[in-house]
Amino acid sequence: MAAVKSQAGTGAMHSATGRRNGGLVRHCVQEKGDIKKHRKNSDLRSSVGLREAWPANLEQTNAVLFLQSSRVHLPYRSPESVDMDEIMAAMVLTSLSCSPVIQSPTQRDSCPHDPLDMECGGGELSDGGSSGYWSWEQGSVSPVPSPSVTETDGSMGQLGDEGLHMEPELGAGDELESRWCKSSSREAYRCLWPSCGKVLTSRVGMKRHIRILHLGGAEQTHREEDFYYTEVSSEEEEPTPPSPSLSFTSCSSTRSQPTSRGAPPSSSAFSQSAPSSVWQIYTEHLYQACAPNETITPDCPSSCDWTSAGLLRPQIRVSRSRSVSVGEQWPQQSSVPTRSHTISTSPSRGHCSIRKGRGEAKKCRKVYGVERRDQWCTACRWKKACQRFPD
DNA sequence: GATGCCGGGTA
DNA sequence: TACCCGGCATC
Repeated sequence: MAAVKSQAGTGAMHSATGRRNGGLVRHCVQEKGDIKKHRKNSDLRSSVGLREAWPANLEQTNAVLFLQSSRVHLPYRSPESVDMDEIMAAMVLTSLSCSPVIQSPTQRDSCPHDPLDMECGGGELSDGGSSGYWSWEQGSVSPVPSPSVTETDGSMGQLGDEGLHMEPELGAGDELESRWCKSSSREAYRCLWPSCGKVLTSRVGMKRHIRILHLGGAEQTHREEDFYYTEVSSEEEEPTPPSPSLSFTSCSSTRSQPTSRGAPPSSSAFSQSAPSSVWQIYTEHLYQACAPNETITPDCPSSCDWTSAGLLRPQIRVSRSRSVSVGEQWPQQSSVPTRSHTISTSPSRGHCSIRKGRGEAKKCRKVYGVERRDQWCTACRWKKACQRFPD
């Protein structure tokens, strides 16, 4: 511990002025520099994951589609037309890569209800009746289901799966667009059929789901299924720190962690919306918090990207919720959001300090005792909120 | 009384 | 900015 502490060094020490609110804000700003490299790495990783891992799969898929399409159409097209197809495909891909969200007119027309309006209430994308299907809470974390997982798990032939079937009615271009939409904006489609609420990551899958399960599978109902699903954007957009619905992940959550989504938050917006891993890095530096034995590094498995992080989030969450009695614990997301929440409310609280009750976690004073005060975390030594054993 | 920590002060 | 501490709330 001492070694760790010394490693942390005063050089890593950061502002810890008493004004918690301002201090935290300043932390966010100051830490931006320190975490810059971490974020850079993380962003690089994530961006690589998104731009290389997914596109790699997509490219493969698209290549397959194109090949399939070419096989089908070759007999009817001249080499020039094929080249034109390639050029057009390249142009489409280029344009799609530049536009974050592409929605077909059909989708817009078929979505009389604003997904946000529908979901903002509870944030639940799927209700209890849709158990068995993945869902997430937009209000807290956005465990975006990984299209790369669902699309490559070889379950394309199964009925009622994640909607990865090839839609015969749709052309390769449409499918291409659909896939690109999924990959770029992480869109999902929710079944609006009463008491269904199923959420699929594929439009064609949703159509099939509606057509087969709700419309009786009649082919003449083609296009009618468009009226029974809505597009739900699963953008990896983290709730803003002051958000009352924020369950964790702050300045988290990101610290959190294992939290992170959509386009990684911009540096200027580094806050709770930041990837939890980034947030963790941030909190690790709070008051020169000493590094615990257990670390959740921002480094994800090689296959980890923002999407996979979303899938892993629940697991990480569990690991983070280990008992404080262990003696050491990283600042938990729950604690940080509390602070950020305080920030958001501080302007109106006036002189009434909202002091949270004494936490159950042992603090440095209890753990090390007054006689070993030198082993306390900096915050405890300064009589600040303990950063080593946060509540 | 012990503890946690906010708010303010000091160098 | 780092550090310290009075004072208050809580246990």
